[in-house]
Amino acid sequence: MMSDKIKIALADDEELFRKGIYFLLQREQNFEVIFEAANGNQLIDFLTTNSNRPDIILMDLKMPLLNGVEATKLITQQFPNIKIIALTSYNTKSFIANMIEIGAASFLVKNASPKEMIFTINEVYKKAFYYNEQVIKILSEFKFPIENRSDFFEKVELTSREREVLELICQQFNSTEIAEQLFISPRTVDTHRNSLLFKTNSQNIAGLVLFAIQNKIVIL
Amino acid sequence: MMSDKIKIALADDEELFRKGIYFLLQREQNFEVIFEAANGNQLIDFLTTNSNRPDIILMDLKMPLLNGVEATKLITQQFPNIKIIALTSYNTKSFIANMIEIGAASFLVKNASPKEMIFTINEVYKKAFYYNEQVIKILSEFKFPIENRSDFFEKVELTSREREVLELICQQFNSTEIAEQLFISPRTVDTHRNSLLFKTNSQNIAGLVLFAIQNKIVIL
DNA sequence: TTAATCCTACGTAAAAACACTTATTTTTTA
DNA sequence: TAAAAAATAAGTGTTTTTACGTAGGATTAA
Repeated sequence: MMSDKIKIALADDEELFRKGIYFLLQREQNFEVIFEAANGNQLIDFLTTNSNRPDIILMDLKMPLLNGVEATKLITQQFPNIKIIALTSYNTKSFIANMIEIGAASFLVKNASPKEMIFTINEVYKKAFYYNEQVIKILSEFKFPIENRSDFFEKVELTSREREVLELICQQFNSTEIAEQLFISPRTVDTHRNSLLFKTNSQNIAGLVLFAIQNKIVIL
Repeated sequence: MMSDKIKIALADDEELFRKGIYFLLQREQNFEVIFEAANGNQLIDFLTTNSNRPDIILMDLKMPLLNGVEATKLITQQFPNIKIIALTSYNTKSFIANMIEIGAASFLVKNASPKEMIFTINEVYKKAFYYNEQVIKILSEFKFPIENRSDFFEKVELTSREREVLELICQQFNSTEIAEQLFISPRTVDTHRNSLLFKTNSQNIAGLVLFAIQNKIVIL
């Protein structure tokens, strides 16, 4: 006879965090942690080579080699029965949009309480998914709940003009100054900036600068 | 008769992480966790109002309100007997230089093993400090261990409030959102942002983001 | 040729950023 | 302990950004 415990896998690159969660989960009678992974690759390897599969995966989004977003995409496709709860430090709109799109069953910020984590796991096991109030609130703020996301991690293709404008934005020029340098109208610069905001899923120029640095469009 | 256990305080804003560490430490016979703080202020409050003081503090560097660096500065001045072990996600040179300069007794990356954590705590309790091989290796790479930091960037002293605002700006929050999180008026947030612009010699928030990244106030 | 993409540009309105000033509280220091 | 300095907080006014829509011309590919 098989165990009727909820089988859980953990994926997080921080061993201290992982072990900590492990002991928190271990205290619950109906939970059984069957695997720990330090990155997405380890997790995928386990799932493909092992017949004892988890019901639920607690997945950190930031991991080396294969991050949580990519791993979630793969797993939801190949193992649709496994439910994934995403773990992040920050509850940003773009993250949430992303994770829901690629099929995460729920969402936990790392400063959630252990009680909340355990509740979420039980809810996700019982139902198809569980979103807490905070997430629902953020979701309700979307104008276009599904369409309005472009992946934070996914490659974003910029046109050459957009790239030029982005570089100048990172040099702290405003629209008028950029327009002078590129010999175009400030309105056109605005248009390009707006495209950049949309494409990179940024809220403002702070987001554009971060994107530019992360994508090595500007080098520090 | 007093306990001869090692008294430990935890400071980390992520409750899940904190609780996890708590259970890891609790399994050790000679450890006793006497306090948990979600930010530096809570920790300082505890130390100043309570006579039962920890021997060792496990301190996350990234915390809201009062971060680990600032808290460490205060505590090493006011309570020189308390030894601080800094926790970070990344082992960068400037962090290590910083933490040693302000008096951290040791250093743990969050993907250390529980075994390593426990070993470090015991070492720090027995001796004045403990630096693992990784940290020593990084230290040995300094040409001028103390002086060689931040020669390129002029030293800009930010207040803790300014630092908080800057961190939130880098997370793409606007003044209203930042105000809500810090429980102050949006106008006050504007004031802090203006101080930041002046102090960092920036033209706009693009410049602030660049400054924050270059000075490791935010980490990519 | 039609479709698609890109660059260009404008209008309106709202939101946010930014500049400047003032006031209160806290900390330093003389 | 009083004065000075620094930090924090907040109001007023101007400029810039941002949202959203529209649209013509150039280039390229199906």
